[in-house]
Amino acid sequence: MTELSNQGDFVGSPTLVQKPMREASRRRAREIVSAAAEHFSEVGFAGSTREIAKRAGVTQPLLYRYFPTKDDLIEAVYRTVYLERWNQDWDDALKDRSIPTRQRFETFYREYVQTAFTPIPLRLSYYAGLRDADINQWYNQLIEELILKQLVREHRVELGLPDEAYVSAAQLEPAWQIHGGLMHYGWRKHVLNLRVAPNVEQVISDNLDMYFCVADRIYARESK
Amino acid sequence: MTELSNQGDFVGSPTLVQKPMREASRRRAREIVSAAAEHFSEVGFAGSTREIAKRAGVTQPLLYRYFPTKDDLIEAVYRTVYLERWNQDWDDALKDRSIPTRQRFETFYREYVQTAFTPIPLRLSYYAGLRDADINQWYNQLIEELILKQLVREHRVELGLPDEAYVSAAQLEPAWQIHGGLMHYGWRKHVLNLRVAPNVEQVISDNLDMYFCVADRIYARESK
DNA sequence: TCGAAAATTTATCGAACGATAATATTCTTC
DNA sequence: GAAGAATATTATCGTTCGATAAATTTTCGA
Repeated sequence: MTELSNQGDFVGSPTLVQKPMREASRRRAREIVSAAAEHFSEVGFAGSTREIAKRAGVTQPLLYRYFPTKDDLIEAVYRTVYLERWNQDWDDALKDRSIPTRQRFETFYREYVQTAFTPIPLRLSYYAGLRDADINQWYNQLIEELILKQLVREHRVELGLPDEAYVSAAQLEPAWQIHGGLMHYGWRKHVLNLRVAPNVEQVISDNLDMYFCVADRIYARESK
Repeated sequence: MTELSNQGDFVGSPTLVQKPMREASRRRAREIVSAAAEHFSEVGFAGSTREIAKRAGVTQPLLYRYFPTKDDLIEAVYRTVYLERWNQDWDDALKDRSIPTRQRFETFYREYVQTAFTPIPLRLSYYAGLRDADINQWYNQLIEELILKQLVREHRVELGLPDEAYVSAAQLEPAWQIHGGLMHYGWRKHVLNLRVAPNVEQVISDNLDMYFCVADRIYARESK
């Protein structure tokens, strides 16, 4: 019997654990996911389970005790890379109206680019988007809700405009341009290895300058 | 004898053709490259030669008569997708000082996004960047030279600043933000299938607004 | 400390892949 | 219209891949 298919689950969120799994196992599972993330980030999700096992210092069939299929391993990589990178403190920080919107988002992005726009998560994001639009669609909707719509809403309030939750796709676009521009900065720096402007913080600052320069005109475009 | 390895070359730029190749062969070669581009754009360059042959309506071993190895086929895809997409007219149009810089680049980008930021070339660009940084590095340096540095130089002249060829990485960054933001718009629209602002031309216009809003301050930063 | 359970390894299977050789078909030219 | 070159197909090889079964080693509670 090889009915161990539920054991892959303990890597992610705390689902029900049938047998009291050993601590060493949890550690090994994390090592495998880490090795997989590293390898997948280099060659894509077509990367071989043998290479992952080699990097994790185990044999290839052992992977299948922790993850029933390769897709399950990929899903575990998704989880660790996507979910665990979001700092819960950011939620509150972006809502703290004692600090000007501009400064709030500048501080946020300085931390965010150092977390999400580093080589491994960045390359994985692009590979994931190309491979499976669904998961990335879900993730980007999260970015929209947590960061970009927040930026629009907070800035509108600061300008004395009515405080409403709805943000249209057109109104959101300039914020996406800022975010997309920064992501593309990471793309050029960490994926293409191009020479980029050396000072990331300056780039963030200039990007936000660009945004706040045209934002009010965008808000006025649709009164809804 | 299977020493036909030089025959793959006739697909690309006009290298010396040893035997007077038949027209039907050229057409078939293009069909294969087209099928390859389509398939690679969907699943990446790990896509199988058998699927490509199927799409081109030929048998798989025939591909190896036209392209000695799979890498040669990939290279042919690179060439058709990257090189053939640049419209020579754009070179002149971007230098035409009888038209304001702003309008010049707005017109250009309206055409450019319809050519380069469509699903197949866009997805291939991302796959190519992830797979082989070198070719993409070369291509992006072309974009820098032909579009972005041109934008900076022309705008500087229009502002009455000295007409010099050199543009530092830091001075180029805002232009990259515009370009990267638009590319990310295509990424969200054509790869992730996200709901984006419906009016591309409005996005282009807003992006250029953002650029021209902060550009002069960037130019003043380094007098060189 | 002993024995069962858990963890890990060795060996291997079938499928898919890039590539090659041998054979068959089509086209061109005299 | 026949000969030869060019084009295309059938059959197949060796490798790599995800996955499974069986045997072995390690771990830990009674």
